Amino acid sequence: MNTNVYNFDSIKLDKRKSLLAAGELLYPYSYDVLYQINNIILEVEELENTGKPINFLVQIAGRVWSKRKMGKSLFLDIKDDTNKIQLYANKNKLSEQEWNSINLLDLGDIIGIRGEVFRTRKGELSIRISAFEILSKTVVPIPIGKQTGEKTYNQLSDVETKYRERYLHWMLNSKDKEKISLRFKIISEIRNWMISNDFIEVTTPNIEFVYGGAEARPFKTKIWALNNQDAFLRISPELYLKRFIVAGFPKVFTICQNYRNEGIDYSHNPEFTMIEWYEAFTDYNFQMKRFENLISSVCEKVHGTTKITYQGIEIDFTTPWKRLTMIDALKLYINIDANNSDVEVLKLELEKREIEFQENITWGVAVAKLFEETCEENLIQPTFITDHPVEISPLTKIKRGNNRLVERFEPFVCKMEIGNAYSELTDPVVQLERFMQQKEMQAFSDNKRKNYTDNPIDADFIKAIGCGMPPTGGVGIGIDRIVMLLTDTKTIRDIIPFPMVKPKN
RNA sequence: GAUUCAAUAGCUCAGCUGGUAGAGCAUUUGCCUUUUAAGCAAAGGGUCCUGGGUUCGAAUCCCAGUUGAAUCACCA
Repeated sequence: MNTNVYNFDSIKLDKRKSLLAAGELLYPYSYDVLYQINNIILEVEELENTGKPINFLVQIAGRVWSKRKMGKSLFLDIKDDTNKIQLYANKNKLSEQEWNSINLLDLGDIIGIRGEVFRTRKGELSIRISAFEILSKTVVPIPIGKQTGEKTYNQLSDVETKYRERYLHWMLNSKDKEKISLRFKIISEIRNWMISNDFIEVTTPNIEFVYGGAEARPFKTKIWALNNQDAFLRISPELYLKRFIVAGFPKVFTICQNYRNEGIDYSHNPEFTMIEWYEAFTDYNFQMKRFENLISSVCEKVHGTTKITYQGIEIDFTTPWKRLTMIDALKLYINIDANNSDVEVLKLELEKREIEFQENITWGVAVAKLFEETCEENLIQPTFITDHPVEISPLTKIKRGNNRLVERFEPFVCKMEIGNAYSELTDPVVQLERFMQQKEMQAFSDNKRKNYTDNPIDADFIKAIGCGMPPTGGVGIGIDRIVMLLTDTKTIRDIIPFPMVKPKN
């Protein structure tokens, strides 16, 4: 057996063999864990505070974190998911087999032990082993660091391992392990909040024949059972969630992966997590309140306060958040009155700032470009940017009183766009027109985008809203970015459990 | 996709203008008499990322590739 690719270590394999030969199970079926290390520490504290003896019996399990042999004594540190504690083994107190086995332990091995709590002469809280069992023998070397005073040796710090071998990284780096737990806690809190507000959780297909609801390059696949018909991974759940609304589910949400075949960087991963919800009979003004309430309440649940620090900047999620129309943002940050400027004036402003654009650019696209390039960087505290140009928002109702704009908002925090929401377009005839315009624009768009698959209009979706869709407010949130903010994390890869890495070889 | 930087022992790293491949930790063996000492001694361990080139001689210089990181581009 060539075990090179698996990193099996021949010495450890030999140890495994001798332990099995000695009758150790090495990979048993279960173990009764009666204490967590933290509980032992708490109990000792309590007993010592009341002046009582601390010699109680415990049974715990964990990984060997350090091993120090001294003649007929052996000291081990083991670590469970709560803490670390020292174990003391003495040759005379154990059977020969137990003593031999314990000497064959490697750092990283998982053991279960029974014994009495005591303090050594130096005062270190320890457990005197009276029985032990190997629960898993490692055959791969675990790079557990060693500390001598200030110095730490041997600590795994290779970034590649960090992302490729997450099990090792989390095992050895409790801060990042904590971060990932927090991610899932945040998602649970979001889900709880939705459910407590009477939304029902639904799912939409991961594999679709027509993709839509966003503009992005999709992942393509083929369906074997249907004559290898082309299919795509979902880029957005929007068009399916709206079918629920049409059908008479007034409050629906989904927490799902979206897949976009685009660049990978500190804030983008090809698959990412979103929550998207739709609520019948509401508009975007109502949804702004939902949004800020959700985020500030989740923040309070996980941090106990609505104020956080992100990369050294204090962020205040306390409601209500600032609201600023895109037009007002341009006025505020670069003093341009876009409302009273025609596209030629805006082109000059773009040129002045060396922002590239296409000759046939429209007023709305110019407004959006100017905003992106000049205003986003100013949006540090939670701010709703509202009322986008209609050209860039094909699924949104026209702004009441201004038919160049739509009723849409994007919340920004720390220059990051963390969501997107609309008064959803519910007129099927207008929706069809917008889709057609969108297709035309795509045909014109730059060749960088050329390799987008030519995607047909989702006719069934048009039919669905043709069957009558109530006025609806809809919101999408990039959960990964929320998690980045709430865990003070700079790159998305740190808070995605298994971020995309190029395969080896 | 572009640019810059990086890859050396299981892990973390050093290795100068090209001249026998190094350290600490981990590992193995020995020592260690019994609530510590995160000890002590010795040993084993290398395709210096891969492939070419220059050279008497390459971990080191050059070219190409692989993988990673940062920045940028793309991601309405």
